[in-house]
Amino acid sequence: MNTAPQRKLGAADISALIRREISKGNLRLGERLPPERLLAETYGVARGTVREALNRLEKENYVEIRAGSGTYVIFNQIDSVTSAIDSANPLELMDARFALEPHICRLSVLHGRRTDFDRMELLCDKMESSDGDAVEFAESDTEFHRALVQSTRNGLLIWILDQITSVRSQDEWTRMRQLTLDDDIITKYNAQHRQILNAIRSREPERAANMMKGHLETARLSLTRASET
Amino acid sequence: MNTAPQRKLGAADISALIRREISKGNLRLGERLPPERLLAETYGVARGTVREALNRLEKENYVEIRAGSGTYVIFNQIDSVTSAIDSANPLELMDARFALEPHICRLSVLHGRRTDFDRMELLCDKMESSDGDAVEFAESDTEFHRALVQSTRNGLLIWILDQITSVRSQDEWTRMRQLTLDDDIITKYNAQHRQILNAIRSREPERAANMMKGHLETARLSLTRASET
DNA sequence: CAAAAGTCAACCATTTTTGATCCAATTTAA
DNA sequence: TTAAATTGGATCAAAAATGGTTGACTTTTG
Repeated sequence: MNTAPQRKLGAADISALIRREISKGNLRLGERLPPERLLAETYGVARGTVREALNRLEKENYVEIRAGSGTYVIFNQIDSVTSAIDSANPLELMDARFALEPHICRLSVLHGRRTDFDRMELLCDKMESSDGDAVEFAESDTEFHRALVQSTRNGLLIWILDQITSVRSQDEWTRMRQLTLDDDIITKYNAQHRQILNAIRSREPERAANMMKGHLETARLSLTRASET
Repeated sequence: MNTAPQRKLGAADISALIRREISKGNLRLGERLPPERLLAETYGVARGTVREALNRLEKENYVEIRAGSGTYVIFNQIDSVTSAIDSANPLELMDARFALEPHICRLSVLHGRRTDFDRMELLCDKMESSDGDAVEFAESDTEFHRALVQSTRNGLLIWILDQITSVRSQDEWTRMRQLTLDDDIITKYNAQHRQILNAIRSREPERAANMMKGHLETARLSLTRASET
């Protein structure tokens, strides 16, 4: 829902943007926001809209508006979640996945049920029929890995993987992702997903974990190759 | 190559996609969704379908539709996040640590520096001199594992482990922890911490990972034993 | 085939945004 | 200290944006 092409921004959108600037730490406690007239210009919006947005933020206790002086940030709590996650780079992410997903395969063998594996099978079908559409493939791929962790029935692991996925869904990332996804890679991934699923279905934890390690190694290779070009 | 046989998206798919955006945090509480006409365009679907999807989301209390204004998120993901963490049980946590910490040992061998290991050595000394004081031991133990993950220089992993630690520091948990920490266990832990550190120092990733697995196995055993009594 | 679901286009009612103008409080500079 | 410049406060009618609704048509599905 980011960077919608031609969307008229409203007061709700402006306040959301400023709220995010504050929780990301770009606007810190005590700092003064640009004057309303300037904000209106930069967001391409009328001053009245900016005023409405700022009034909402004041009601939420994010800012304090002082007539004749300016609008000041009074919200203290920077969002440690987003700031820690935003600054993660692709290789850090790969290392985290290397830690988590092979063991998740083992746990899936222990706790997974038939319906979980059927769902993963469906997603494999979907990926194989995506036929070169990188976007569709990427979505199903994400869903596959999510279905995998869900089959462990471990709420903590599911939550952790969701957080990691939210990193991957950011703009810069998806662009880099599209770069690496040529037809050869997709074919390779499809085969690997099947191997992982089969190993889990036949209840072989170590083989499943090893297949996953191979899969992640492939992903890491295509990532480093893409970042070198 | 054939043109992609893109399966046409239905109302159920659209609502699922938007629900996903919300739970991923791309759409936060109070923010406004793009207008129906734009959503229809971006998903390549008729406006009626989008309306159907949005109506479902409204029935599920994910969004609120306001005529003439827009559609707004009313589902607070943050709440369900913290509840997901709060409801984690000790065994779920152990599985998560089993996934993460052995690989963290490998990464520590790769990225760790002399000063990191010296700091861990200090914490080992502190634990060994805690001399039966379970509280003091537990604090140093937590610090040791944090120093370990910090030596990987991976901000994402550090953040994940911090989240997990925040689970452990809750009341019920500390109580259970004290139960399991008799003198024998502490002695065993101390030896294992040393072994892990030595394996990392001598740059043997697999041995370090295996030592960590053994350590976690010990912890799991004492945990299950405690919960049986 | 028949029912269900999706598409398209047009119009309505409500709400928001706009742009212009003037006022009031505060800050800055002469 | 005073004057000028800057900044927020407020109003209002026209314009634009947005969801609500309907009806005829097409595609998908059982």
